[in-house]
Amino acid sequence: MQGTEYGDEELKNSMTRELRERLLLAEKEKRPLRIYCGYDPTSTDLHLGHTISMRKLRQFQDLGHDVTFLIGSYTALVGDPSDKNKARPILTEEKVAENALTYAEQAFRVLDREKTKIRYNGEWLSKLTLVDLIRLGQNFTVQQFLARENFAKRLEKGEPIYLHETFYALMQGYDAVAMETDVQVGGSDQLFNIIVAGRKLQESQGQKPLVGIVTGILPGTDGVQRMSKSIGNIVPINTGANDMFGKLMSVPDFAMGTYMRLVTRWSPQEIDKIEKDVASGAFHPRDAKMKMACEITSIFYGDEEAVAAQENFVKTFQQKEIPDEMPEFDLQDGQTVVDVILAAKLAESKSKARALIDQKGVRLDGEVLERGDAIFPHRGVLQVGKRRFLRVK
RNA sequence: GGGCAGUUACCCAAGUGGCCAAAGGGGACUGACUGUAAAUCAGUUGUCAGAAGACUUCGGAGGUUCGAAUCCUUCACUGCCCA
Repeated sequence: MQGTEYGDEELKNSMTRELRERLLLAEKEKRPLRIYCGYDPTSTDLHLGHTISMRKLRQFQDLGHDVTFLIGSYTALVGDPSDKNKARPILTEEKVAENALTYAEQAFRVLDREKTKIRYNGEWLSKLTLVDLIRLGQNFTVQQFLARENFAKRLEKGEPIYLHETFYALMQGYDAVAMETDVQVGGSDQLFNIIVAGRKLQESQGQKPLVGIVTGILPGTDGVQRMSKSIGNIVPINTGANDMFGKLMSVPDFAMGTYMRLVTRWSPQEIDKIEKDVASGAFHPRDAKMKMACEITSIFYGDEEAVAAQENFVKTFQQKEIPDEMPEFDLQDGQTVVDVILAAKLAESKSKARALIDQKGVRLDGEVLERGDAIFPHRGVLQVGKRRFLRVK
């Protein structure tokens, strides 16, 4: 139950109790618990936020339970309205299938490849008939949906709430039924889908209602809003150790506690100690954040790469040296500074590239370049802004 | 199905015939400061052009006008009220 976030003590207590009972029951029946968490393939990148529930799954897995990584191939067609003030754009089936492929592969950075079942909820959702859907719908009232904060807000603001969005909870609930789930893991934004929809539908089908493990929500690199691709504040898993380390360092100090609790392997005691030392001034917050960034990076890339990433970071940003690794670019004859910036995708238009130059944001081997229309002076390391480097050859 | 209101740049939002590439806020980006940050301060934020300037943009299409984000017609979408 560590790192969970029910927002309600009673719910947490009852879930803790039910989990205990369920474990005993499984032991008596000599079977592992069936655990799952669903992930909608809405983009190609899994990010740190996804890994919280994945690591919970991993814990169960290591204890010998039966873990399913469920890819929401069908639910993604609807789009989860949870914690959204707008309806999601509907993805095409092709796009969903494409994203689903990359998901599974990335998931194994956390999950045990040998012990994980990968399933797609299209497997059963595609077979439901209209009558089936009607029967599922009979378990819920419109009021239950309207009571949800995100729908209530939209209603109040006069924004559309589409009927199909209400299907999402039914579909996810039916996943639990189809897999005869014992335990479902998900973020606290999934509370309704898990605790209300899943349990209720299971009961209506004569199954024992699942135990929900509800985890906290990780804020993105801005430290405030939930990590989400559409907000653009994600730390992707498949990003490389250096980039992951750098992105983690850009997380504001006030979010460190949440990050440490949700994504490091540290115990609550260790985390408390770090926080106490930082508060008392014994531990520099920058160094605490580096330690955190190193820890998280090593979860995905191993200690060696994480340490290298840290060294690289210190060199680049603390000592303002040039990083060892950077993209390369072959200089063509006659290219101007603006041409190079544009061709290397360091700016999206010539106007933007010029603005960067005007703002003294472009350097070549440490020298500020003043003229964007001039022929690129010579080979060297081009720096755009603080973070972006390009080796021009 | 009927009535009313609305659709403006990444988002929110002002603008209701020329002074509009379009106020303000948020976000993003750059610089200074720093701990890499955050906060703060300054700047940039349609495209092209060195610049003067030119071009494209205000849901879509068409029209009126010397001139339209602004007026008219029509289509699409959204909300509210009524059925």
